Amino acid sequence: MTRYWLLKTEPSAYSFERLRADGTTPWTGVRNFQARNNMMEMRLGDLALFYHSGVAQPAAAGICKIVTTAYPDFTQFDRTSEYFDGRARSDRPIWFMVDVAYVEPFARPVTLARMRAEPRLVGMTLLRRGQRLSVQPVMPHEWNIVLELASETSVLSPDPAPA
DNA sequence: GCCAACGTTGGC
DNA sequence: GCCAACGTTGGC
Repeated sequence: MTRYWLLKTEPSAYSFERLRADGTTPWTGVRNFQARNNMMEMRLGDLALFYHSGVAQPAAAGICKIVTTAYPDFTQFDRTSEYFDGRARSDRPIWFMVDVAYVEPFARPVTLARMRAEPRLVGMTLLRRGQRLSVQPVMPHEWNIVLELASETSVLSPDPAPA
């Protein structure tokens, strides 16, 4: 059974547009145990919301897919990486990652503000006060609601201004 | 094992 | 830039 997730990233570090260009990418750099544990729960074919944080309008930009199960994040062994972790050994890795693949963009990005305004999304992990977790589970009903918001036409979520 | 200090996240 | 939330570190 497909399960659903949310992957948070600052677009300046890695954006959904970049994933569209790359096709797939290893989700490196997760350095939080709860987020890591969530990745270790992922199965092939699970789907995820690709969420942009740290921008003026934080929003889910589209959908990506989990295309590997968890395996050791190579950046923990790379002294030149900002994600290097000297405690890790190759036979005893600490950090894991999955590969994700681009699936499709939302016709209309679903902003954090829009999700907060949706009563049926009360309780969604992303909306819980102070929740910073970068890899989160999404309940199936929450997933369906977000996709519904992504396709709606409404004065509450006008088209983004042209670039 | 406790907990204060500290660093990071991330919305606003 | 501010600051609340919260995870991690390290002294004891």
